[in-house]
Amino acid sequence: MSKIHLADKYQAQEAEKKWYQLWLEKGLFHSEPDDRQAYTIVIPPPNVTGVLHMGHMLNNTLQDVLIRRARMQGFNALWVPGTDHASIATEAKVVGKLRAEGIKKSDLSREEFLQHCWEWTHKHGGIILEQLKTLGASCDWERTKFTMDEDLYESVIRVFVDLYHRGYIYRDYRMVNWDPKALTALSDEEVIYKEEQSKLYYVRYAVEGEDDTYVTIATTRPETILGDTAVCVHPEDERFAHLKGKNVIVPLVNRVVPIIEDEYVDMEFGTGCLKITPAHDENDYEIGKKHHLETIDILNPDGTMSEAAQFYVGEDRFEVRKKIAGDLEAAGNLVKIEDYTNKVGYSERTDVVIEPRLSLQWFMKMKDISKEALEVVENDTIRFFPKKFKNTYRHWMENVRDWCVSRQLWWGHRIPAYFIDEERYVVAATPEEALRLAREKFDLPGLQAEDLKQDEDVLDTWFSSWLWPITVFDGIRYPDNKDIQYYYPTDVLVTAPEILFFWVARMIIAGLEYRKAIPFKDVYLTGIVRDKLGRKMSKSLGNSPDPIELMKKYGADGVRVGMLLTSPAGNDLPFDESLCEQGRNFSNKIWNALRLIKGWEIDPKANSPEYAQTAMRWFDAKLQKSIETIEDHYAKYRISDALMTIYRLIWDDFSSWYLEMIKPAYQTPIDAETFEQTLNFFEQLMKLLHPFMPFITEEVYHALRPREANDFIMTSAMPEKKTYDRELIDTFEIESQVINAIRRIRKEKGIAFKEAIVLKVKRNDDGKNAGTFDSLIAKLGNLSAIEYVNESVKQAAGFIIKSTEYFIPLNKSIDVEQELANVNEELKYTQGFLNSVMKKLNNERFVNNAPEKVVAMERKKKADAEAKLKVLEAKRQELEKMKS
RNA sequence: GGGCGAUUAGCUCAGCUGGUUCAGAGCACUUGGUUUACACCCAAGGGGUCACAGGUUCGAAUCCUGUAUCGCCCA
Repeated sequence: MSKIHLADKYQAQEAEKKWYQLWLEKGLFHSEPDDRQAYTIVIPPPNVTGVLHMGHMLNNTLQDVLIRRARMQGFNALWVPGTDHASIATEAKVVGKLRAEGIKKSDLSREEFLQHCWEWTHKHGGIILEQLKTLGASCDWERTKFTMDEDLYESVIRVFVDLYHRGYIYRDYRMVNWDPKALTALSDEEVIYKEEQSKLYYVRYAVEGEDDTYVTIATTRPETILGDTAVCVHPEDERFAHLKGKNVIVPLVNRVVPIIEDEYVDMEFGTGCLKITPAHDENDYEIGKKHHLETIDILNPDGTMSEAAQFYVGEDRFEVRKKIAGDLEAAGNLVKIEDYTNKVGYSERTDVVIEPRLSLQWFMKMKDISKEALEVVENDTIRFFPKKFKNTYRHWMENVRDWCVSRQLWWGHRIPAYFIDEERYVVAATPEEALRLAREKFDLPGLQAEDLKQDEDVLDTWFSSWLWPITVFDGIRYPDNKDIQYYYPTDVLVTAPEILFFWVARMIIAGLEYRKAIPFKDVYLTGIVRDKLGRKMSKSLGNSPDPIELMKKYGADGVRVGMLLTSPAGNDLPFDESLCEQGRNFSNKIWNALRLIKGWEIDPKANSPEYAQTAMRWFDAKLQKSIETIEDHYAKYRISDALMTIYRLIWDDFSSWYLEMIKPAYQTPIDAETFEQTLNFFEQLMKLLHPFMPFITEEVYHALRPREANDFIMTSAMPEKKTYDRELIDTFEIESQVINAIRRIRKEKGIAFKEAIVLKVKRNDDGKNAGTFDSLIAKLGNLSAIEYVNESVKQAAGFIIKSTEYFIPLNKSIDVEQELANVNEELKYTQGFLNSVMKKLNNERFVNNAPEKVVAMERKKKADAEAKLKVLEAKRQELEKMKS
């Protein structure tokens, strides 16, 4: 084999570009149904508005690791990529962009506006997916989907229509979180509560028909006084007993409203007297319903005061808050103002204060339909990693609330409800069908298409993503098609715990409802990527490194390793660039192992020396044991641990131990047998590592041997575990201590490695594998000889391992005092150890109750310690003699 | 206020069904190093009362109770 030139540092950039291109060209990411078993992952579709951030990096690296491993294990592996149309976020972006161009959304028709949205999507929608290619993501790009693709769109509409006709969808007034800027309702999850310094206004209301009698209420939102329809006290509150059944007069508007009683009131808070504004507070709305109060909506959708408020009409709610305090004071009704800290809800998208608002929305009944979705998680049909999220899931599913599925937006799946007027409407997949239905339902045979007006609103984005694992395979429209039959259920979903409810749970519900089968078997929940200060990485904080820059600096492989080194499932990942640096250094370590091996001359005729044979036997055992460990880690989704196992196997066992063991002397060739086996080992290591570091492993795979045109590591077979010699590993654990001790003594006594030394061994027992590693000890310790002796060696530095004594003869005299001190310390430690063992063995209850295995172990510890004590004691006496 | 979870080395975290070298890993740290693969490296080393207090057990980092601190979710 001809030697190839290898740069002395690994050049990640070039290799990564080259291999990704080749993989693509060869179609290695593509999957079609065949006889093999499928292994499927669908990507959590990133927003079309977004750019790649560290959260995507973590999430997608994990998916790539899992899919690459499955592929190498012989599964027909498919990773479906795609993007999400993200109604609110995208519409906000497009509106912002248009505004910058001087165009108002309200000046455009729906069609014109959607045209702009599509343009935006075509321009930005693919950015993240393109960036994922840099990371090495092995997605089947031929299957890329978008939640607004025609087939997915149609599926979403069909599901809505179906659910409606089965009675799951209804319209109702509901207090929603209203975003007055985006002019849309938000889900609770899209509201961010921030702690704020605000004010508590104490306002007095005159009691009707009595002079100088007032009740005082406390409120943070005095402008809502204009919508008050009652004042409420606790039924057991003595302070207000005399007011029962009376009315009060709301200031400014002079509305007469009743004093009602309800246990909801907290007697301790404020004045113990609560104003009730059913139109503008969730709890007040509930109380209002209970006590049949009038509901007066004093706000317009954009947050200005409505006609119903009578005062300040058309002015902004925050302006009014300032003004009304003054006006109340002028009227003599403002008692005092206190500083107060409370939590205020903000829109996640537009960052304006949320307004609780009554509005007519579409809802989906969740209670019945979610029962089975809870069961499949409870009985581990679907497994969560880590398990603790089962509790969170249960808590939510047991208290599930109806899902508000409508959004006052244009960009999205338009609600397929067709109205004749406010009251009369039909729900149908197409206008034609709607017309047919409407004629029938309302007995209007003359009804024309233009008499029907489709609902202006679109569906919540999650109402399309909850079908994602089905719609990417077109399983709603064609439930029996080959793809859905083959790839569904998918194997694992990798996502963030934050969306456990509004995405994961709903996908489970949809899967059970529309496929009669779970959408995925396992759910791996990642943590949040945080910076060193523990803050969530975000664009607004500017604390997130640019992933593309990171990959330039450390290589995609390096960054992948960096992401995974400290990211156990479900725990936050405190990100630090030094982790990527560690990843890059690891690449270089591998590269240099390759350079070493490729630098050797090969002697085809030579036989492998004894030390090399031992080394090969040992490393093979070590490799098999690691494979076993790695498989166990994968089975439990301990991805970091699997990586760390390979990392240490390559760095410590292969590079630091094995290669040093077999390394031929300077300028001498290596025998072909050892060389071949070493290539073998290296190749297997690369395969095990491939899911984590796809690029360098492919590069090394091709540098190791000449390959056929279609031979790639990414589609090669993952090594499977074989039986191995456990005892050999254990023996080396002990024998390697001898090498460590020799190195330590060299350092202590200032003996350079170049200087060969003699090791004398006084064996005090017959170890089973005694001597197996002698040739290796000699090589790695640079020993000119290992001699077995029966007597202690004078004038030598010594150490004891188990109960065997080792001596390194020195030409100068040894420090007897120092040696004695060392021996005494070891004696003390061993004696203490023996005592603790004896304490157990002398305890009858231990001997009787503990399992036989445990007791036997203690007996062995006892025997070992006693043997060692004997040796130490003899040595001590010897040293004592030398002293005198 | 309710729920969930965490607290182990300077940092980030493993530690599974209580029992081997159960107190571990990586990084960081200290000391030494031109042994021609690698200083993006090699070798050797130091470092923890497992948050605290009780309890169960022959035996507790591990199970139970309480306390403290922190985080997340919900109201």
